[in-house]
Amino acid sequence: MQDIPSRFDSMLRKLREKGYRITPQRLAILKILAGSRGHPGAKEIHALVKTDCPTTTIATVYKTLAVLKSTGEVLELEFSADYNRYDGKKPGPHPHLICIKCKRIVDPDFTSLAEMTEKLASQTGYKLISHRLDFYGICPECQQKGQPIFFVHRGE
Amino acid sequence: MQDIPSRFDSMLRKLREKGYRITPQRLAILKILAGSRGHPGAKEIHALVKTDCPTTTIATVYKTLAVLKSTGEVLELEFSADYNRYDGKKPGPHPHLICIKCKRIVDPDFTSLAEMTEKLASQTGYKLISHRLDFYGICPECQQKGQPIFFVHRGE
DNA sequence: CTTCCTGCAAACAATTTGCAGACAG
DNA sequence: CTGTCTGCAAATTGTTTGCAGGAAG
Repeated sequence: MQDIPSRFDSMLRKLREKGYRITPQRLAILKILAGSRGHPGAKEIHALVKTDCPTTTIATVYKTLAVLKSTGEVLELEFSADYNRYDGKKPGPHPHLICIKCKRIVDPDFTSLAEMTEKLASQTGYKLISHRLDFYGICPECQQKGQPIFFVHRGE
Repeated sequence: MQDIPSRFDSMLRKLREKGYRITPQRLAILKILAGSRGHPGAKEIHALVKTDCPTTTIATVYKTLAVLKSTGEVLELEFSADYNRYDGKKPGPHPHLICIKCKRIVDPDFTSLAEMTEKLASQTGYKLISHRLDFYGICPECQQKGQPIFFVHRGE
């Protein structure tokens, strides 16, 4: 895992590369994301960013997060029940250990799944209850045809 | 994996056990969930249920899904971007293979994670891009104290 | 200068909720 | 009969969007 300054620099470099403009708001958001050890939600990021750049609005936070997601510089953890959480330090996919009571999210370190669950429990002291393991990819049909064979509708 | 009639019966039995009332709406919803091979969303379930029990509303679908979640008879896959998907056939946690284009969700079968990804790709023909692996449990602090040490706020 | 970005407020959509009447047991 | 469930409509909430003015390059 990169340290804070290098994560910040990577993100900044990526934005420049892609031709995005560097604004005070974006710098403040990058700083928070590069430095956050937890997995903050948009509102939490917004609150932290405002101490640095008080004019920043939550809309700008979301817009910047969208940019960073598209460049692969932030990992979004989707939760429909609560709110989404973001990881700017380790933007690649990796396992998470989520407490269903306090909602804290930590990154455990280990290697393979079979041993995983047991090691996790003993190493972290969590009482494991469930897990979620999703693979994302392009199905064979969608690789062939240009268009998805199955649409997900939003709206009636 | 249980077959359709036995899944239906398990769910029904569980509802009776817990003292929930058996209504035509609930029967129709159970029937759909026990028979669905895909991973339908609430709206899709609602549409299917209405052919059986036309008065059923989406609110009732959600309420019944909440009951079934609480009894562990349905698995909810959370997606904040699209909508949640439900699995009544295999309510325990298990891996999913999700096409990011057409949004279809299928259940791959395999054993351990290291081999997993490779096997998955070759066996299913998917082009794997990312994955999500989350463990859910109670953190040590929350096991000790009665109250969560860290709250997730809804609302300002 | 031109184009992209911000802030604001309104829009959106999935899900939840309150309540009065209906019905399972 | 009684307490739970349904249907309806309104509320909730995280996230997104349109737009006019502002600033990066």
